[in-house]
Amino acid sequence: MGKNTEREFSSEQQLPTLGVAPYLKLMNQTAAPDTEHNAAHMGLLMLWLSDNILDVVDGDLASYGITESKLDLMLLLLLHEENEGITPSGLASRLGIRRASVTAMLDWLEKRDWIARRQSNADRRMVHVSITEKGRYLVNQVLPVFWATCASLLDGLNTTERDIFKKVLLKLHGNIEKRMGGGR
Amino acid sequence: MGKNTEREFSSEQQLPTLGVAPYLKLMNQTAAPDTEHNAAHMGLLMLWLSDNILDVVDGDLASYGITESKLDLMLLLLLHEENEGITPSGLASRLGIRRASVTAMLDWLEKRDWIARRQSNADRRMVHVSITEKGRYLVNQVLPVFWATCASLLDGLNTTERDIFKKVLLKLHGNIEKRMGGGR
DNA sequence: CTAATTAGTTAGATTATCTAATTATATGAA
DNA sequence: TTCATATAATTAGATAATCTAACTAATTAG
Repeated sequence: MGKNTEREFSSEQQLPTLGVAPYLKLMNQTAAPDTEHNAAHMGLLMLWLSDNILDVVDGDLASYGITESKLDLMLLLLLHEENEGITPSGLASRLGIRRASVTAMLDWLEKRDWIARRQSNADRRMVHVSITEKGRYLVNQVLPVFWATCASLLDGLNTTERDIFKKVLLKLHGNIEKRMGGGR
Repeated sequence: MGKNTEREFSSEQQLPTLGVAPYLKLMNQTAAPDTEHNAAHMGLLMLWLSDNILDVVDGDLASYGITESKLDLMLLLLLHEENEGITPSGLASRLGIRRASVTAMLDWLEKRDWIARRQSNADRRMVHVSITEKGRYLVNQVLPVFWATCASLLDGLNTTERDIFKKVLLKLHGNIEKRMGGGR
């Protein structure tokens, strides 16, 4: 599943760590003339940071045998519980993936008895999906860890930094959701 | 590979967009008492933003038939070119993945004639990996787009916001690299 | 000189995605 | 009313990115 944690290696010929500098040099040689280098530099760091954030979160969830995308789906079920009519189609369009992909995720989650399907009476082509007691139990185990992991991403920032960062973060998040035509 | 772009859907029963509010409510019910809610809120946004950033970047690279991880590997080859001795092991430990996974990536890249392997003379167990002319050409096509995409992640932030964000970003990036025991 | 170690690959698995085809049901138009 | 079309879900089959374990070949160390 996730990336490796252990060291399989020992004495090997490591590639030296270069840091960001050679990437910036390369950028000078290869960026289009109208690309703002400072922004591209920051964007590169954001991309690297994003990779690392997903690794950290998936690493922390791994011990519960669940991934971010599956937890995502379960949270959707939980948060829309009053809404009786959650269907694979609805989940697919919300998660931005195909119905066939949702079928696969639901198979996996159903096998573990974390979600349940039942056929709709109103329209017998449709399936209603819900979280089970066992699924709810799992989510309650996972969430405290999940929130702690989220909070830990900010470790090392002081209060002032957090305050100014929050404004920027809200803006960035809003912008990119607009760009992706999404939103949770 | 990537997520879908197209709409397979039409009239369906959409799940309404709830925004972050119900997640925060859930956090209030499920976070450990020592978890800082403001930090967890920001961390959640960072996680969502990270997902979106990777989607945007992979989307922009997709038209060149390459993914972020493969481009990463090619850039490593390019930046360490003077270093004659780049091996699959070295790449694996640098990329934080297993040697077997690197073998698979190299097979894929070699099939397209973007990288080349040759056996080491000094130690005939070892293989030296290099980028080919064709690979270099591809990278030169891709990079201007890549930098533009990176820069575009900052769209909508004004100069002041960029300046303050840069400080925080450098710190966050440094912290998480320390945490993952990595560094490029 | 043999045993252990190392580098790389192969074989086989899982997860997450996709597209295309299939099945069952529902709807709309002649 | 029936038949063509549309929709929901699943199935079948593919690709990508990862993993572990086993294997082969080469090197090194006791």
